[in-house]
Amino acid sequence: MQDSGYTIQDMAKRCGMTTHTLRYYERVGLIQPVGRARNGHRRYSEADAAWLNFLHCMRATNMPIREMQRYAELRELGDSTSLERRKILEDHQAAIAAQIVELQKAHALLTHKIANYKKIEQRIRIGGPQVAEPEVDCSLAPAS
Amino acid sequence: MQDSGYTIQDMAKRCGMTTHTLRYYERVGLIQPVGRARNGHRRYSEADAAWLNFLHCMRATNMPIREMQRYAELRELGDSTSLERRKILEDHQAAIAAQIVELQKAHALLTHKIANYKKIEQRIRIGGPQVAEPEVDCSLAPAS
DNA sequence: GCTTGACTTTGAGCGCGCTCCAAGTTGTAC
DNA sequence: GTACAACTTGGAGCGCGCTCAAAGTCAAGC
Repeated sequence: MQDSGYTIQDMAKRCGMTTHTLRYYERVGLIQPVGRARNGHRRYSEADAAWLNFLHCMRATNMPIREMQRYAELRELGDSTSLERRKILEDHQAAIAAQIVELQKAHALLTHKIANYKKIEQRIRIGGPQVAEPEVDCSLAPAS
Repeated sequence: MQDSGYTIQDMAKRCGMTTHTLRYYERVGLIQPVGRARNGHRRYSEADAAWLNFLHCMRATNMPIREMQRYAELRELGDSTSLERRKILEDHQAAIAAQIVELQKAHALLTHKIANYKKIEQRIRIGGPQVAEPEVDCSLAPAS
């Protein structure tokens, strides 16, 4: 038996998910029913691989499953849904941009705090005066 | 009655959390028992505000509650835990850097896909040939 | 024939981080 | 006095996104 295509294991490895997740995605309609070998086992195509990679990329950047479902649904409906699909992607891109900004703020804050810890450790080492530094104020925009 | 300090509502607004979350954080030891007014209501200090802002900043960048608990615990133990606390922050900073990389990759991918949608829409508008573009491969590093 | 292993299905379970509910207390305004 | 609003508590509930368990099928190797 070969019935060309990737096995579920292959696919899991190839797009960084578990087999559980692959079946789950199929169950909830994120991917159309996958082709089967004669023994009933799933066989993923290259097109499946590309789509799953895309899904993985969206999930990894915190797109909710619901939104991915909506996108997948529109995709099934063909080109006429282009505008709406584009809007979803544009919104998500904006969300990503906002996340990047927050992460960068936190990154900068941590650089500051880590430097402060180094100072404290230095003072301990030379037995100098130990003055606690107050928590740095870190106001971020409302979380996404 | 005044019993100086921020009320739980004030504090919630000030650091972008709900009152539920503030009580929850206290319950799980992320913040030491907060001072009380004579009627038993919480009154938050400036120091509480700074610490809560820091916690919010860490949560907003996906630090797990468990790790925040560990950090809070060490903080209670004083300067001798400086090294370990610094390690936590450094690790989290690295995690943030990794997240930024993933987000940037996804952002770039979306720019590409959005441009492609615009092309499709153009073709539809002029009634030209409609050729579906395959899903772009988007291999990201293993998710954080 | 029997074992092994990779798959199949349905449906339940779980960890996280809140979020909410019910019942009670306190202080202020009318 | 009585309504109202803002708080208190303990504990239950929930949405998300998986994750796993149980029981079964199928093909290959010994």
